[in-house]
Amino acid sequence: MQTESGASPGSQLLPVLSGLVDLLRQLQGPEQPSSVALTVLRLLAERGPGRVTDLARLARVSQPGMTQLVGRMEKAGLVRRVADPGDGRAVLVELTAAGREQRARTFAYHAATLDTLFERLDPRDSDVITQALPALIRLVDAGHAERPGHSPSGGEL
Amino acid sequence: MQTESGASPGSQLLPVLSGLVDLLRQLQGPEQPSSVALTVLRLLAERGPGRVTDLARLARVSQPGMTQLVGRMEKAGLVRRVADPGDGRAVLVELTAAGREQRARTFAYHAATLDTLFERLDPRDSDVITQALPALIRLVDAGHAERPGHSPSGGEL
DNA sequence: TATTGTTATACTCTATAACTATA
DNA sequence: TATAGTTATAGAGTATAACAATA
Repeated sequence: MQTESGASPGSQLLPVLSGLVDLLRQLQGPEQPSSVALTVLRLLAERGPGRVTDLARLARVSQPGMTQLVGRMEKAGLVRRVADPGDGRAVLVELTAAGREQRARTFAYHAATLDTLFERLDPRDSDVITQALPALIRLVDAGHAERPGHSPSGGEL
Repeated sequence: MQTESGASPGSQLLPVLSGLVDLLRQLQGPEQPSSVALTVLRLLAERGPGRVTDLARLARVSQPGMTQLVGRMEKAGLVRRVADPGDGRAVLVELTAAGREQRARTFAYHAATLDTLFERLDPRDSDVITQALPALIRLVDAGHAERPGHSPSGGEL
């Protein structure tokens, strides 16, 4: 794998990102939640209960698609729906204990897999990557800022 | 978005990766090839013609799944099947001109999207990320090395 | 009227099992 | 026998359109 050094930052980062995505594709683990389901588990764990509409927007799927996914996750015991006290139209989706546990197990499994890769790396490479993480986080946040009506550190979910 | 500084490298990188994956999910572009199809385009562009079996392994899908995907891509005019001169059982999949062009367009679109994010970033952050790319590439290669029977810089595809 | 959510329906994608052909 | 690929079939996942209920 190689990148051209004279190219734009985006075109240099892209193949690396593609490689990392492929890498994550193999990190399925025992329970195999889908990519979007994993995102929902993460959003609910990080931000607390949220509306179907907000989850759909943040996970970049349609509203009916999110309704259906929440239905499957509810059936699997990972989330529950509760009425929104302030808005009779809305539903709040929240993690169950089982959902929180599955999220923790999957996170731990993926992190452990990545750790085995880091062990094979020159410690200087590990350091360079670790030092770049805050900048990468800000890059991701810059992507969030692109979406109108969404504040990066979130209040609406 | 935030990570704990005392945690393992893997558990620090993981949420960042998740964010980047979410970011890529939005980068669909006009032609919307699926994630696996995009991987196949990339593999064929980077490595040249390859067998169905090898593509299936590298893209982490089943062999019949890859047969079906190649069939759809062939129908769309993106790839063609040619007989493997050295092995009567095998088929070599190769990009058509149209496939190469779509791959280039998608790559350019994604890279441009990432570039707009970099423009919003502090130049120091951009530099730190750029400097970490070679280390990240080696991390991805470490993931490839995990697969028995596959040499990172590839000869069999 | 606009918004939240669901239901109905169809399509894409992918997997497992069974099969054919070649090594 | 083992390997490369395909076909058959079924299931998961997701989208668009149409609908119901509340703001």
